[in-house]
Amino acid sequence: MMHEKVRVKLSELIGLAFQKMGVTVEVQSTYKTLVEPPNLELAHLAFGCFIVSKELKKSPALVASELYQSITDHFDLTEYGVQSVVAAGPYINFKLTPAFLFKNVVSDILDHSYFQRELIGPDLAQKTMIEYSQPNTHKELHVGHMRNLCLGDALIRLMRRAYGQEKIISSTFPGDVGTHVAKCLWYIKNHISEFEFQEQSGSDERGEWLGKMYSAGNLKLEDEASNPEQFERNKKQLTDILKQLENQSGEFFDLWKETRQWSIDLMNKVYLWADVTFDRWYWESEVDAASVETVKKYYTEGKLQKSEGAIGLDFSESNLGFCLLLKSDGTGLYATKDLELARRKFEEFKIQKSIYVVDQRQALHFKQVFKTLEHLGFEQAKDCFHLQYNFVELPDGAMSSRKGNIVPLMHLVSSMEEHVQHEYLNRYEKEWTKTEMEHVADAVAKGAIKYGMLKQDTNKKIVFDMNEWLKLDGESGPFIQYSYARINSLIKKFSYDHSQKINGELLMHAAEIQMMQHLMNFNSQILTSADGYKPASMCSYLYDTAKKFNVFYHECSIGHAENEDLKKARLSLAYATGLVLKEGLALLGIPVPERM
RNA sequence: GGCUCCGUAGCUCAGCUGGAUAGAGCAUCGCCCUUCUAAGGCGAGGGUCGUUCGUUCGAAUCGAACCGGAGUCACCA
Repeated sequence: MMHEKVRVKLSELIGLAFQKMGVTVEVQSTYKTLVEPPNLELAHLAFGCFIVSKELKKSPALVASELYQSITDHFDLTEYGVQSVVAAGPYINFKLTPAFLFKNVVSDILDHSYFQRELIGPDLAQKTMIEYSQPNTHKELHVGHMRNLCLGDALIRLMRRAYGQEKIISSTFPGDVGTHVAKCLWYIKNHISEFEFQEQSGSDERGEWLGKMYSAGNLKLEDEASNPEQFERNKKQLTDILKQLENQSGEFFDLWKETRQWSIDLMNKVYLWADVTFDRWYWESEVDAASVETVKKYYTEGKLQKSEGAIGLDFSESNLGFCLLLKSDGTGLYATKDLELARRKFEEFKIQKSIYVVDQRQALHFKQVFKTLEHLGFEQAKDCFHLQYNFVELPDGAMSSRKGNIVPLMHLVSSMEEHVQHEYLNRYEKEWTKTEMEHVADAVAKGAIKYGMLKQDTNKKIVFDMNEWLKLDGESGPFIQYSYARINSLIKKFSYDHSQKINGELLMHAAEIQMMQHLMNFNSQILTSADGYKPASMCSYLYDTAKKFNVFYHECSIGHAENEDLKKARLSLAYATGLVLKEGLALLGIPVPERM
């Protein structure tokens, strides 16, 4: 959809100019072909004549020069906001008047109408569910989980803005059953005293403690596995625990209920911190039993195959191997649950599209599940998409219980906040209240973590190096937040007046033009990021915005502007930039501090 | 071996629905705080875009093959 006024106006001009030449060109294709030149000395927007040249069977440069003639012969350029037009090889280079840019970009940002423009027609937007954050209860919650959380949340926000609030549904699928739970409970029962357990149950760190118990259990079981006698005994105990959980009775079921809640409390703490909410929580325990029944039903209907005593589907012809849905002992697997879950999502929410934000190791799993859905006749299968991302590693390699290098997430957050307070905010110690210090430290830590998790493309590894991330310079969330805070203090210092009339044509400095031209692209950027599932590209855009603002800030003094009108105009441009930064960061789930 | 992802500056990465001289950050070196917050700005050095072939008027971008790295390949999640 064509939402950018400047491009629409130029597209009209080009379309009419072609018409004078006896050539019909769709406005939409012109709109899409209007590109930004390598530098603003050349043009503000350029039209490349490649596509038309193909149709006309003329060289692009010839088409360009003819189009140039048509434009200059027949049209009053000022009516289209064009300051100058030049034919440069295959390109038509347009420079726009500052007044035109100001009116169609900055003014609309200032009155917020820019942020409300419809980007995609509601008829074109599909009802979509995005599932993200699948943490396990009874396990550690660490930085690794942040990548998924930040990615999913940013995607939700971007897509809601792009396609409409009501079209996008968020869901989560925590794993509250399975062997990891059994291992944790096993360890508590065998190696933790009743006294210590009671003590922990009153602690606000009990969620984290549970994670430690899982790790300890895992290590203990690994160690004891070398002894056949112990191995058999442990295996039997674990089976007993799982049986109790399945039958929903017994001491382990009671222990599970109690400790499960501890983990959920921790998840909620993290989600509250991250400002993440889910429309629907799907529990693994909720679909577990039902998924087995569903698969059995499909099997009796003859839709599934039996192989080596197990039930599933053979996709080896499409190089996807065998999708196992029922083990030979009659129990289900991960794919079994995901199949049932997908079915429920389709029915419960009537979604047309289903996105799974899950780590890239599950690529084959999801291909199999989607293929199975297709095989079972679910139309939505073709619009199921696995958004895969690469791991988060630490400088010394992967996170592991054995290495003991797992830092609980909320501990990490606290130490980042502390660092921000002591290293950066200490200069305001006398000026600010304690509450404001904490509030800003909270925002900056969020900016550092979330931006850091999002700025890199999903299929690249992220190395989380605490010391590097704390530097907060260069391309970082805090850099952008800092730019915002400076804008905000300019606004206060020079008492920006919302109702004043601005003379946009005064903004003719290269840095000012560049700023306006860049702000123009914000909405297009939202669409690009949402369509491509790429919060990272929004990150670069905002970083670019902040950098361009810094150039403007250094080159075009507001306080020392030559006259009052110019000062007002510059101030309004700064204000508009601040609004875009704030709005853009919000789409990534990152808050802005009013000062820092 | 099959499949998936990655390979761009010393390091970490943008750019990839083909188009104007390949861009950032970090690191290194040089300038700019009596001037709107130096968490900043300006400048310098640094690249056979893994290799080869192909498609095209035009390839970092598309296709094929190969090389190098990571992940994954039925009773774990």
